[in-house]
Amino acid sequence: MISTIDTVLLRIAGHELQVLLWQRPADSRAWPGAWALPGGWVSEDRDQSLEQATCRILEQKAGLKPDYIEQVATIGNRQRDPNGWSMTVLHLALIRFSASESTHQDTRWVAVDAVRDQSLPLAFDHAKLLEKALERLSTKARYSTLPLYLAETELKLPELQRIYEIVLGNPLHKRAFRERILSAGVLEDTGVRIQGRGSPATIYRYQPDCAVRLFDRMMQGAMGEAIDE
Amino acid sequence: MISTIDTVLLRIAGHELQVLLWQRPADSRAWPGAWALPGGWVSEDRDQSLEQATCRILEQKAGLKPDYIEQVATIGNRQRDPNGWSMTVLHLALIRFSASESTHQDTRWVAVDAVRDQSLPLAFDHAKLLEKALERLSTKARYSTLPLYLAETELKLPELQRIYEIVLGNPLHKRAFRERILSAGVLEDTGVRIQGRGSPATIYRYQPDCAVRLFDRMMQGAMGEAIDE
DNA sequence: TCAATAGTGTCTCTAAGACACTATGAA
DNA sequence: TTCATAGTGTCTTAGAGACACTATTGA
Repeated sequence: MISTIDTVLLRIAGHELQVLLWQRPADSRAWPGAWALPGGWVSEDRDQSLEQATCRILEQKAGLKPDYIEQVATIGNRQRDPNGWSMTVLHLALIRFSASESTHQDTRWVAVDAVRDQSLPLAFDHAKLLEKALERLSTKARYSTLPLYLAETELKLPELQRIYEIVLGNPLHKRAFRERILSAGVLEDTGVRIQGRGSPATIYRYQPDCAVRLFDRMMQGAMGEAIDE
Repeated sequence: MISTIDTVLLRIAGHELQVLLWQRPADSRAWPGAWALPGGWVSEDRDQSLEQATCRILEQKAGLKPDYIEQVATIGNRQRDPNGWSMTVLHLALIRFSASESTHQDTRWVAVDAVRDQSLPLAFDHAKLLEKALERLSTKARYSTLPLYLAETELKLPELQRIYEIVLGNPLHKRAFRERILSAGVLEDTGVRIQGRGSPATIYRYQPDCAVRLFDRMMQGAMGEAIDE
């Protein structure tokens, strides 16, 4: 059976988490004209590996190179595609706003909430796939520096905290947040201070190719909850 | 391209973590007679979903029904199979010793260490796949009740602690371990006390279909380490 | 008798959570 | 002047780690 790759590519725009969608051609057999996650088939000729295929497809569909890509799950069953058995390897990808403009006419950044409240229906089971990827992101945000890839490479700590809060969906304690992030050792003080309303804000920098760092405790939210997975 | 499913099925026997292996037929084109992870092709006719296919293949290859199954990753590239591009959905499965006897002649339980020190080479990239699944297990053992599925449904706490220690590869503090596990609320006191050498041991029970419970802190080991994933 | 065993008491340490506080400059 | 902002001080609390201790019984 033929396998595809689908990617949930996310960015932060303003105070909103957005997902990159791709519009299916008007003459598609299934879901013509519908919005969908950018995806495609693995090519035995052109692709060396799944990882490389994921990058190729994103480059092709949207002309974008994410700052972070991770496999979420592989979903395969008889129901998800009207044409019968189909299988897709789902990925979560993150990109910072300043690198996220796509020149492709058939792509669009859409607020994640617009898909969640079903004001924008997606093709196939892509709404479910989006949900899975978002759950992965918010789970990891509770114990890692993963959301850092949504931030610009030079940033103020309160900015990063806002990104975490958008991803987690709840406010965080400033004191604990600062402590955590700084102790992770991924942020370097640039020495620059910016005067806004309050005390001068410290500008930090991270390396775009830095590894995700894990904490030994979860942040906030309900703990010890039962999960299915 | 055709996709397969491979499963790392684990059990605890004595003080050893063991993996179920399956011997490839002597007339296979690739790796004849070699030991491999139990796996097989997804069947568009017989299978409804990947999950169901995973169970079918395990049932067929070994006649076993694991107490727990989880997807680990999907690996696909040009190198892993001498016949060219191939892709496999890797699973981690756990089974308690008392339910782990396989009647199939071409399967064998093998100490994980025997594969790790390369005294038993595996077919294809299966040694790497095993490593990936083991890493998932030991990571989750640090913050969840996952290893419980390796224990009998009625158990003493020191027994469970030994299982955790085998999985993690290092000793744990008795006090902290008891506190953690009991506070998770998955173990029910049967009321039975067994007299051994020391004080009477409390026998606890868990429901084999219970959900994995997560803790809000990691147990032991190096924290805040960089990871690639 | 002695060593292995199951279990408890209790102290320390770390990091999260909570809240108050200062300093600053834009509206 | 007022208020939004960046940042610090410090107290409390929960749970992990460390260690000592009891009680019991098989070898």
